[in-house]
Amino acid sequence: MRYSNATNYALHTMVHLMLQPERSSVGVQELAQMQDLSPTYLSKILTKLTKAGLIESTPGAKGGYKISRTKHNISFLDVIYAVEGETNFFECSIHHEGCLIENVMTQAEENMKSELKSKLLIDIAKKAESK
Amino acid sequence: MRYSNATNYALHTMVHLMLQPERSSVGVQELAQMQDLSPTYLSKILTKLTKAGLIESTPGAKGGYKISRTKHNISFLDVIYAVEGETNFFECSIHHEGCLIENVMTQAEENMKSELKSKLLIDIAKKAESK
DNA sequence: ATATTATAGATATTAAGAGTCTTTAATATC
DNA sequence: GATATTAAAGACTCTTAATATCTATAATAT
Ligand code: SF4
Ligand code: SF4
Repeated sequence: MRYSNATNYALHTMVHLMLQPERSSVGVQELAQMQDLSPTYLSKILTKLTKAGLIESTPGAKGGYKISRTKHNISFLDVIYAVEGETNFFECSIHHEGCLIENVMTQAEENMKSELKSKLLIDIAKKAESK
Repeated sequence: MRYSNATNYALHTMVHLMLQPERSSVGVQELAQMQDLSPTYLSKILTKLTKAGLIESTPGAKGGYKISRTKHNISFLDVIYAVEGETNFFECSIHHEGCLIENVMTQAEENMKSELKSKLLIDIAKKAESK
């Protein structure tokens, strides 16, 4: 079980956007070059982030992407959910009432996700900047 | 990101084997039928569990599988590792020194895995039995 | 009007998971 | 020893999801 590369790209992009001066947009060209990616592929990922309301996009000349003005305190989990969807790690098609196996798996997953929810991009970005 | 079906099958099989009387083997035929699976496919999963030392197999008539006599206190994590390998959820090919993104992802993963390590099959099996 | 940039859709490629079939080796029973 | 039973291993197919590219369209600044 592995997170997709798309999640990796999304996290890097978000941290980078966090470090931009207020109100300035960055184009997909630059974001892709930074990570050695094809712009069209990264574009698909950025569209997901946009639809999730984590970033804003402006088309046209001098356009690009910037962190959403309305959505503050973006967590790692927000980014992952935007890219991968909110599916559970463990899913059983049967769902017996009070299933003990599911209970364990779900609890473990919660432990992971609560950690990812508590970590904010802005904190990571600031730490990275101060290095 | 989802755990494979194989992990699901393995967990069910292990719980079932936990509930068998001491020293009695169960054949793949029965284990597969129980879960509505093809025996040959389940067989591949069981071989992984055997190689990981979680169960023991005996070929031939009256053979089959039983919980390992040497490996006690088998955890959920043991089963998952046996089936899926011990790969990390998040892997970056670059590995910058002291990477902050990796730090967060790894910590979250640890939180999940420590939970899975603390949950033992025997406890789940006994609870399920007493229902 | 023109250049720039995001969005969307179609399509191709790759990798992994899921599953089957067949052969071989080991064991118990008679 | 012969036969039936069962696990292990290898080759193979099928399906799905991730990865990626290409093209056309829509929106925006200059
Ligand atoms: S016991 Fe739980 S995991 Fe297993 S089939 Fe029932 S609901 Fe699904
Ligand atoms: S910052 Fe971390 S995750 Fe990103 S490329 Fe460097 S090591 Fe990899």
